Amino acid sequence: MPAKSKDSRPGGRSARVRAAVHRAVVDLVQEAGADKVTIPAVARRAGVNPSSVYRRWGTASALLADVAARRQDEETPELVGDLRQDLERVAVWTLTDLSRPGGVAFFRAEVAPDVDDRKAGLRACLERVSARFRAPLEAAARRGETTPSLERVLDRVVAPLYFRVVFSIPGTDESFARGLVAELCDAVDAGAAGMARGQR
Amino acid sequence: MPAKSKDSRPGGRSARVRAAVHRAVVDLVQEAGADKVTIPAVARRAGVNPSSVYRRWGTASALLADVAARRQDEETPELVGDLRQDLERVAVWTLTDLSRPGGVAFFRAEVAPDVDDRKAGLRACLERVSARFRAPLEAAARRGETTPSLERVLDRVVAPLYFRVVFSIPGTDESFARGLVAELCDAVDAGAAGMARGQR
DNA sequence: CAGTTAAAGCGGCGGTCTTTGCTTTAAGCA
DNA sequence: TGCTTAAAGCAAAGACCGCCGCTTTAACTG
Repeated sequence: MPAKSKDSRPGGRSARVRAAVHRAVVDLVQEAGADKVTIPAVARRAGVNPSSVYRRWGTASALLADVAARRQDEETPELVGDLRQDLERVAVWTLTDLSRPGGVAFFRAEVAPDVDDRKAGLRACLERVSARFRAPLEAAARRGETTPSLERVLDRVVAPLYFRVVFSIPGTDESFARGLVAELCDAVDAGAAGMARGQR
Repeated sequence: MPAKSKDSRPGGRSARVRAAVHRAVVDLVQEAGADKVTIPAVARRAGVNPSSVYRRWGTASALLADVAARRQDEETPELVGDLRQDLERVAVWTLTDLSRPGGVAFFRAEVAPDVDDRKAGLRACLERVSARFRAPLEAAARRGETTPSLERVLDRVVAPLYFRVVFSIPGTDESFARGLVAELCDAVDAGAAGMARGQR
């Protein structure tokens, strides 16, 4: 008896179909935009029968969300051990991921309000972004450093990045992302220094 | 001959139909979400023939955009003459507008990438938001005060508000909006004071 | 008040998406 | 190597959307 309890038959054909469909989705998104990603179109492109896609994913939004989820779990920048550097890396990585063709489309697809609970996609998307930033923050906290809260990072770094990419505001590049992190860290350092002076 | 050159017959029935359609769109958006706003659905709800809506607006996106545009032009907070207070008012107003049922849906609809130029909706949406904040900034600049740039306001105030509302992060209320403005203004004041000290 | 004519209403056509029951294929396992 | 069965393929039926030609209504004008 196999150890796996679910995904009872993931090997061979199923895996092949899943891969083909995922590749087709990525291609279609960055060729025609997320709103053109319809199940028949994906199926045609993947050389797969539409009903197979319907049975497995149900809706186009769910499919997009699935692809987006796998996409972000693939590569992650490793941490150096310096809070500012690590935050910069994650910020730049976030921006890069968001900027590549179709990146915003995936974001929008996950945010689309027709999946299940109408909040599940949002939660998942936010959680994935948060996790990236939580790692360096917690590492620094374990080292005893003063760190900004996660919410603060979201407000000061992530939100501006997303906002600017969505509205395609010019000048939103890596150095800008690093600047956001630097500003935040400087504010924290100044605050910590002020506290230290005040308590002395 | 009437003075109006276009909108050659806006009175009576046309106006009535337009009002009914707009109301139906608002209702549908906050009941079923923007993706359920289809022209037949709107027409049914408004008690209007679908072809009338097709002829007038063409696509569901255009209709959404039209409604969103009118919606924001209705009421605007008047300015007091104090930069911080004015920014706070606009920020709170922005948050309120975004938070009411369907507010985010309209945002998402305008951002959707299937209208015309694929950027027109974005431009319009950003421009409307920017205009709100530009007014108090320019007024303050005319008074000779030191003001943050519009981009800075977008990064530090607008982006967090949108981000938090989209992801429905708890604790995003009026006092939070005011706090964002206060932080930004404090930073500007501190910077100005520092400059003044440094140049003395 | 009567004529003009935008604009709304109506019916139907074509196309795409979605669903569903049934058949076929090929992993996983003894 | 065969058996079992999950999953893919297939095809037909249904639903809905978007569009278009024609008819009807009712604002504007003189």
